[in-house]
Amino acid sequence: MMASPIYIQIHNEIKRSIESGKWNVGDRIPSEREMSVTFGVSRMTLRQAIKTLVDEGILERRVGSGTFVSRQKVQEKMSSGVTSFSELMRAQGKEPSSKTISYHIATPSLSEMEKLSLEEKDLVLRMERIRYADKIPICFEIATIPEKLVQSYNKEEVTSSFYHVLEESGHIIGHAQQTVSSMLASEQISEYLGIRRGDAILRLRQTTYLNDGQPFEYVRTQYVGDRFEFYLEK
Amino acid sequence: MMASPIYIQIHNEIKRSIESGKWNVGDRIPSEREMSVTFGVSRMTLRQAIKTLVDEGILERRVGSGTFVSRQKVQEKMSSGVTSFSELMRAQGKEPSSKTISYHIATPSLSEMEKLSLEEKDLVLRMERIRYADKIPICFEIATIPEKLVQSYNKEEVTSSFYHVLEESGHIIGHAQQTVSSMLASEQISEYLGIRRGDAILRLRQTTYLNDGQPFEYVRTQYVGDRFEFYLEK
DNA sequence: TCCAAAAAATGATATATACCAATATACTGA
DNA sequence: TCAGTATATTGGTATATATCATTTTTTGGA
Repeated sequence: MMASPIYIQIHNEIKRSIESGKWNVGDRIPSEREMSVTFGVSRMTLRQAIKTLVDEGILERRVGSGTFVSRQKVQEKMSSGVTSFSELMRAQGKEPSSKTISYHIATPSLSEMEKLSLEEKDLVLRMERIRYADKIPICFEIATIPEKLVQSYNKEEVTSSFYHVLEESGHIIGHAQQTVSSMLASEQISEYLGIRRGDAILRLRQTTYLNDGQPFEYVRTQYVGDRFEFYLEK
Repeated sequence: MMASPIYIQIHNEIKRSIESGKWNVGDRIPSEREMSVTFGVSRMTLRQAIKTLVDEGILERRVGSGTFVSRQKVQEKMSSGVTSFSELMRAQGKEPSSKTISYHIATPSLSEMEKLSLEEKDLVLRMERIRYADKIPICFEIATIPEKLVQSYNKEEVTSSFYHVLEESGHIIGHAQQTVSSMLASEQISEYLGIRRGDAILRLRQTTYLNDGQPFEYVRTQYVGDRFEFYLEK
């Protein structure tokens, strides 16, 4: 049987290493120079093999840093109804978790007043959270809720299953409005999400309403561009 | 202004030769060895330039024979047609326009085969366009359609009201699947859209199906992050 | 201990050369 | 004139080396 070109053999070898778990998602693989020695080929031949893996989306290269095993993006189905982050992650076989950065009562900003139909004298609960899938940071979220809606609940109830407790107390969750846009990661966001300043961010702003038309939550979320995408069926 | 890599400059030069009519569809272009002398570069550098043109579907290589201009000439400006993008812009009081970068028949890429349920031997029509609102570039779009679906129509019909002519010939347009993600602008995209390399891009990929479940269009669009957002109601 | 600069490591670009496999062309003899 | 063979041309694969740009790590001084 005729041998494949060396660069294709190396392509397959690297792929097997990834599939077998020798390298995992996010891992940096050995440098081109190292691997060319390991495989006993020229660096150009090794580069050609890696390029085909990059073209397939299996690897990604970062100038000056190295070559990494690509992550498969977390996906949110946008055509489904209002879904919590936790449900979304579990539906994709990932373990959701979150870390609360801040949780406090405050006066609403202009945009919060606008989105939640509030006045200056009203108070809001503002929660800042980092959300993870399988311990990898996926997004940073600021959720704002009119304070009067959370008065009857403690922090634990609000942070873990607020929609649920709302429904249990007789409220009916209605529709939501969203905008999706892109931006670059700020210094602060990059620290929270374990990325670099200037990386691509997918930003979601959503206002959710009760069935009676009253807005009850305004959420601003920044997703890591490399790790997240929205999926929509029309 | 910083010079591009030599292989990209040569890429552009060869593209201009084709667009200007120096070489036409089906013509064999000078050999790699000849062109490396002409451009005064190494054959490997010349090969890299040609590879990017092959990847774009503009050239095709045949071992032992040469490198040929792919079917159907890259063409120039077209007047904009009525599209959903146009309706969207007008609804917001903006003047829509577009510029066709390329329009040609090619063999499908792996992702195009996957999305459109095609085989290697099938052909596709691939259109690249920049779209503007009030003369400001908003997005760069690549639409791919199975060639057999456009055989009966001319370029004007396809670019201006393809959905309409499809419907008039008895097809029923069904559903669509979209993914929305974010990324950073590449060198090429930043030139097209008048932004800087590394700026935030909102990327949309959509596969549209006929009512019988057959995919008939696969579109990839990159929107300038600063100038575009999606709005959805759930 | 911290910060800035230097050094090292990384992928990217480029050159030069050689050989291989497929195809096209030229040449020679019947 | 045609068929077979030899030669030339073509793209493909591969090696070796150098330099550049970007990022990370190390080092040394404050």
